[in-house]
Amino acid sequence: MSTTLELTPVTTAPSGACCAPLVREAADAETARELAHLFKALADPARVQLVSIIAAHDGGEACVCDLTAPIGLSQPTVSHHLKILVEAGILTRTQRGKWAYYALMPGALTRLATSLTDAAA
Amino acid sequence: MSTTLELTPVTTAPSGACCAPLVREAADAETARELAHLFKALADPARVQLVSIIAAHDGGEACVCDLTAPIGLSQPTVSHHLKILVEAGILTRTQRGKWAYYALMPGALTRLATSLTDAAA
DNA sequence: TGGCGACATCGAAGAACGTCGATCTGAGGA
DNA sequence: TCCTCAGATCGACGTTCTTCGATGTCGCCA
Repeated sequence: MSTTLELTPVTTAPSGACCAPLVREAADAETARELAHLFKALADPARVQLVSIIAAHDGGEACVCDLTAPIGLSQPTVSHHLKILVEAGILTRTQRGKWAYYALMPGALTRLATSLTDAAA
Repeated sequence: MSTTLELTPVTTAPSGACCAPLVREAADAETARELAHLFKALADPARVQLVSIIAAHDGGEACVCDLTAPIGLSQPTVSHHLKILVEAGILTRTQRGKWAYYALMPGALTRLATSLTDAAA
């Protein structure tokens, strides 16, 4: 996924009389959609906690049984949140025997952070 | 707002028989709530585009009349999204004469990016 | 092979969100 | 003073999200 905020100049010149005549559209609609999808995956306290706990966990991975108790939600709900994070490319899922281990997708959060600092620059 | 992912060790030791006995809770519930609130502010394509356009605009600020056209949404909807971004501390609003100018809150996105890289470390 | 334990999936209920048209407010100009 | 224009607020509607209990699936162990 190449979701960096590239500055693509667009010549959208509406008949605006107030401010600047030209609008440089920083992120096109498709890029914005992808970025928003990533942010939406982190837009829930439970999912932020999940990511944090997994990141701080020994070996950088954790199984669901480690996650339900500190979050304080039911097992189906935690599974649901984990699925969202995996589908967003933030976590990875590995089945080992009876248990499913979740870990951070390497570079995913860093890449998202880069998008933010690019926009702020 | 001090929403950095500090690693606060918590002795939540459930009777887990599968993996690690102790869970280091990285982000406590309150920090997770604050971070999720920030991410939720960016969890919509329209708001990501608004931030991008404002950041790329001349002078780093733009009035609403510059924003409705490229976003393709009605003026009340754009106002609504801008309000969410201001309340999240991502944008600032300045009334100058007849027009309202929106700009990036300095350091807001950078601080959010730091939270992400902290979690990934 | 039968049972158990870990986890995913399903379906439903309630809350939250995004969007719009209509309307209100407040500043500038004639 | 009255009109116009930029923008905010209001009320409503449809969609999406969060959460749960119930149930399904799959691997392990006796």
